[in-house]
Amino acid sequence: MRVSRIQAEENRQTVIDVASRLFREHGFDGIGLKDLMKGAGLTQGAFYKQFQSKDDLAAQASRRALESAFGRWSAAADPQDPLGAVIAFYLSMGHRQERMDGCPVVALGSDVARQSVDVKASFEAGIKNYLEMLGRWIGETDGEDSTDKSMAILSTMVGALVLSRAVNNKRLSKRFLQAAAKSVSMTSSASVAQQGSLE
Amino acid sequence: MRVSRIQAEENRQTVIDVASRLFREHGFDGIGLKDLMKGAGLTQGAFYKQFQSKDDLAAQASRRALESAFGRWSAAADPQDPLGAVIAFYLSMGHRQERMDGCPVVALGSDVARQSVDVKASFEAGIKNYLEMLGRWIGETDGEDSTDKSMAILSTMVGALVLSRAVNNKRLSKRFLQAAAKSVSMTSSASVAQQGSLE
DNA sequence: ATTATCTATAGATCTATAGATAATGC
DNA sequence: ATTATCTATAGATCTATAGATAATGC
Repeated sequence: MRVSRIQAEENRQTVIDVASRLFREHGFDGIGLKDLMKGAGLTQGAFYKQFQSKDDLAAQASRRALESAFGRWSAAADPQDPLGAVIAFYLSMGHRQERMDGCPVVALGSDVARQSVDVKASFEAGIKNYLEMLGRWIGETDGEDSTDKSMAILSTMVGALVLSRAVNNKRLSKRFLQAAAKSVSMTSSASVAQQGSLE
Repeated sequence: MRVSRIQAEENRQTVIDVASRLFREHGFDGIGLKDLMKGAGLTQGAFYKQFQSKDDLAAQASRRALESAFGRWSAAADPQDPLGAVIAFYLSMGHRQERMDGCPVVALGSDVARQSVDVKASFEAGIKNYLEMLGRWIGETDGEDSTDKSMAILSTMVGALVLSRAVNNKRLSKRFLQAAAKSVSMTSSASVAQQGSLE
């Protein structure tokens, strides 16, 4: 029944991967250790040789989820119009539907407020990465308050998706995403728009 | 042990009130019927004469929470500058800290995606009220896309608070709220600002 | 007679631990 | 000899139900 160290480490990583998806799907309180381990092809008994507690896994799975989300942003970012490309997939009905692989801030944001310092630290690190990336895409025009803009844009994107998932009406869901896309485009090019209106 | 119909109805309302606050504090899955009923001064056994299921209570408590939040918006809205007044209390560190009495979309938004149609219906109705109110405050200038603006503003406000609660760093929390306030002000007066830049 | 609430309990599930097992690593 | 995983279990908690109780409402 024992397994090599390498295999054991691989199992650990699998558990974290699986948890990062299942927590997003069911919430931190919505799934138990038994099902988390089963998702990785293991039994519950193996859990505490790999993790200190459920909260410990929550913190590591959160970190993994945010890293994965960051990777998707990087992959989607078209060099020509990176922000536009990210908006196109983030503020889409497809993203609204795929909770398990979608943005962890949307899927777990409300819950994180109730979680441990460690879980919040995972989210904080991931959120800072989002902001840095956004800042690189929009910041070059005016410099000074590009962080403020990045924060506002991220807020709008996260909020729109949360709201979009909180209502039954699909049309309303879609409108939230479209309205946010429009607003984010305007915010990101605010100084350009003002220059434009001076012509 | 029996109680008059009037008292029973009063108890029912108390349970809904208490649940609307305790769900916001602990999440739908984070608190059990025993503690919810204890909060209303009753025992668990009385629950199923008043509600069909925990989900039934969740839907009613959600409705109540959103009504209460709407009331706070109305109360805060200064006739001179209603949006400014609401922004001032909504995007504040005070609101960030008071999960139990704060906006239910922020406190439960991520969880709602996983809840029943009934819970979502409660949220949808409340969200529509928010939008209507915002539309009245900002819509008169350009009319046409005032709903889009309201949606973008609500998204930014909700997202900023979710993000603000998801990080440990208080300074970062505050910056999210401030950046959102700035952005919302600009969005709400977008046409005015463009006119201004033409002078 | 009806019924709102109580105590008690069923049956499931939760986190965490204990001890057995069988393969690894020295 | 060590240890990663397994089965089994402790003890708590969860939702929901059953039956008793005592006051209301007719």
